[in-house]
Amino acid sequence: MRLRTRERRENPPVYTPAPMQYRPTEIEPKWQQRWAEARVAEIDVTAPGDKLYMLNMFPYPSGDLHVGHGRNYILGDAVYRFFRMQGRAALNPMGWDAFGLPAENAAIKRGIHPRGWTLGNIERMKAQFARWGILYDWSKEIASCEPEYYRWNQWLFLQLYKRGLAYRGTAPVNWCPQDQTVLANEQVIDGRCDRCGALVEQRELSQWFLKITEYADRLDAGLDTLEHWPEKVKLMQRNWIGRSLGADVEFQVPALDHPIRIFTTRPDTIFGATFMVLAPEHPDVPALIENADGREEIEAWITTVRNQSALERQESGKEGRFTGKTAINPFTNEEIPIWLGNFVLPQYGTGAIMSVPAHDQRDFEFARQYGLPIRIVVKPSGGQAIPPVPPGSQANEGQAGLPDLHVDPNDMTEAFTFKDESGIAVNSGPIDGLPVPKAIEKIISIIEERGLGKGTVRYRLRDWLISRQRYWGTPIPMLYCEKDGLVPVREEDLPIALPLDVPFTGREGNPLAKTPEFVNATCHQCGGPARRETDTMDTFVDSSWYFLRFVTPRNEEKIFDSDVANRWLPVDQYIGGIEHAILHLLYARFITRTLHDMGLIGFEEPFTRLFNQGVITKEGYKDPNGAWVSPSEVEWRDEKPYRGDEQLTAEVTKMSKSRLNVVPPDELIAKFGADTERVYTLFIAPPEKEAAWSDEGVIGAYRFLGRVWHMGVAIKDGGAASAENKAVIRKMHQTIDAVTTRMERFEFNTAISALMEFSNALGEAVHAGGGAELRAAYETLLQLLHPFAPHATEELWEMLGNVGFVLTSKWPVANRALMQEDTVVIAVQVNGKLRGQVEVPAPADEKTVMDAVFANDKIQAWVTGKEIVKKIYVPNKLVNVVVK
RNA sequence: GCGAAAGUGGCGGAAUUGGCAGACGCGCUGGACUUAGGAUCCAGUGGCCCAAAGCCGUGUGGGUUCGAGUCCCACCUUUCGCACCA
Repeated sequence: MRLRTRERRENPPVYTPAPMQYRPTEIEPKWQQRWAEARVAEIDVTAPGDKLYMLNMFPYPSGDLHVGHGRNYILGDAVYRFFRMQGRAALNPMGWDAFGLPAENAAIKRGIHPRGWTLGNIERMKAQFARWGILYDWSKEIASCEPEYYRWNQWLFLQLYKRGLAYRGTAPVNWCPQDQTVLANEQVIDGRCDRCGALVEQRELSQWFLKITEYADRLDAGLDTLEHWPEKVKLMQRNWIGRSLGADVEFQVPALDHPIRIFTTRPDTIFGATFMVLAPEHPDVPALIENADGREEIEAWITTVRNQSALERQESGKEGRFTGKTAINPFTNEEIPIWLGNFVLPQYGTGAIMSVPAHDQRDFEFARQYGLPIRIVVKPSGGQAIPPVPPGSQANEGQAGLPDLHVDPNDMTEAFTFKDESGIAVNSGPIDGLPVPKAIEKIISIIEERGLGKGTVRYRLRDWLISRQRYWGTPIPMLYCEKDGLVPVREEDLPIALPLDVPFTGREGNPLAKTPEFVNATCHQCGGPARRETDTMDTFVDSSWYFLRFVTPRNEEKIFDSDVANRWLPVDQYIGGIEHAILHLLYARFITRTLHDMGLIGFEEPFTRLFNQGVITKEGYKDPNGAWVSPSEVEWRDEKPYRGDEQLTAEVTKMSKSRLNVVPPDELIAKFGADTERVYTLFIAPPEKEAAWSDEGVIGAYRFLGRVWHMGVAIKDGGAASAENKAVIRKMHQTIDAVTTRMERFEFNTAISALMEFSNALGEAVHAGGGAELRAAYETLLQLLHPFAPHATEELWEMLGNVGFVLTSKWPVANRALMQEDTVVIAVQVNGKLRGQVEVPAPADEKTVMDAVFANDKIQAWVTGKEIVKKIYVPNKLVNVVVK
């Protein structure tokens, strides 16, 4: 901390420019080459050591990387280098999530084979990683599009099929008309395809699913064990799984020979259930409307609703039709009408609900719209007015503010949805007077006693649809035999190779289906003709277990070696974008559990620590038509962007090619070097936060490295040793401590600022004539700086005559005793206002401090003649005197 | 609508448990070195004030406390996630 009153320097030291200039572009390639030749990041997974598995989410090889992508990898590399210097046996592999739609689209558009396109991109990205100075263990590289990898995808599928966890089912699925494929629920955002943005249609199709719902409870419960995951991600997963406690209850239906089962989370309100609503898709609907009035109109309406996309269905508001039939409320024994409603979802619960309009907003709206009865069965416990009753109505004029429950429910403007102790059951027979949670408990036990149903847990999560009608993916290893039906491929027949010679004609379906050599097969059971499954797997299958493959990437016998996997996994530190909070991370947790249940691994959670870096944003420019404009065309007039006479709008958004706001790293590296980009990227903002790229801000990082460089030259040529500079040594230990803690906490921005402070202090000492005695402090600075600026620190390290890489040296350890200041500055307040400071020798006990405070003239002046009420002492910080 | 996070100089952002607000950097201002320029060096930089002293300052309004950016209540704003899940 710094004193408010700054010391004025009589003669500010004049900085003599160093004779050597900092030229990063001349040294960086040299070091990159040396690291590659020495294979510094290659690790023997069988060698003993304090293991640490670091992993950046493997990227889709889309081609060129910009500085926004760089943040993710630079961050990981800094952490990796830090852990290595601390002596950890750190594994830091990299691979490619190489299957996927863009490759296929490139093939259709530009006539390049997806494989060639993909491999070319991989080469470009690898070269970019090298130019950033990033160290990966390339001996463990994997690409999911290679048969050596995807055969294990197929093997995994067969194991899941064997266990009933992979199945073919017909269900209403999300169909993207643009990409001509089905999508998982997780890939539909606001009713649109998350890849191309086209409106998703509902289609009834036969598809392959993985039974993730069977693991819903374990995936939910497991979140509690993930102490080192961001709360936000855990919450998103929890909401996605959507665990709800409630009850299934059967309502007798006189018109049918069986009851209808509903699911409710509020069984306590069953006395207020005045009607029932079924999804139009409910299986009992045809029987119920068979002889209903206006049956044809109802059927036409059902057809309309079923053909609507989820979005259209919601936007059309609440609509329903009366079936003409009734059900019996098992508690009131009343006959209640059975309606069909577009707001009831067929996929959730039983596709049927009991409607309690007084206590559920959706039911309330529906009841209002169709004039259905509303009955209040919950009242507020505290006697407070019920907000939904309009002011001035009789309900608000009850005694002591207690609502009059006999008021006409038609006065209500919305439902009362009290869910906790603030709600009390009324008009509800055996549960009258109980607060809601107790009422739920009791009514469930009554429901179970009377055989009406049972308490149940329901999940929002639905099975994972993995088949895709696209070419560039893992073929699903199944056969359709004319005689034996669905036959799984034998394990010894794997891999089912993706044929490379297929027609890419455009949008007319999957090229695989048009490749007879692939489709036509022989059934290994009967020897007869069979047709091969032409659907390929969702690429999220590839990425749901790749982290296990990295430890034994060339194993040809097994998906991975269990012993090695059990030693290295779970991944200690996983790094990637928040966009995978649900999809990838949920699937990986699911597949890890299935592998655990197969006895292949001894853990259930794949990633111990998770870190989500924020995106990099930059200003982009839009013309009046909303098209993005290249920054090179933008002219500024009156601080407003123009292109010619057209005024443009500036918008700060995520860096992306389509928005024309990317900063290519190569230009930046050519000008300032990779170390500057690395330092700036990590200094710009806390790494989990969104950060705005500033071309001007980069200079600060460059100047900092330049100063460190020049200081190194000065120290190398420095004079004879003089007395130790105690202040510098103290600052050094404080910096070691600060940087170490901040690295562990991923607070890179403040770690770098601590290094800048140290460098500034060291710089002053050097220019004040210090020399050799500052060398130790300077070398420590190089070590601490190494994770951020590896090239410059290596060069300087060598320039000072040190042997070996900085990387092979040990991370410094702070000497706490030397961190202490000689004197402690105590702030003195009178009545909470700062009135001065006193300096006392460290360590300062209370008496010494108090004596010094009251010996101080200035403080005396504030206190004299006043009655001292209280003296507050905060060790090593301040004294506050309270006077009257 | 429900859920979560966050509001600090011109800007990005600092500030263990409440204890000297604005570290570090950008920008800006002045100076140095330069034929010149700067992505070089030095100094200054929250506001009011010529300056000092002093006063005011962490979205708004209250509260707790000797003391609040930090804790409590209400409100406003922004961002993100979910979105008829019964």
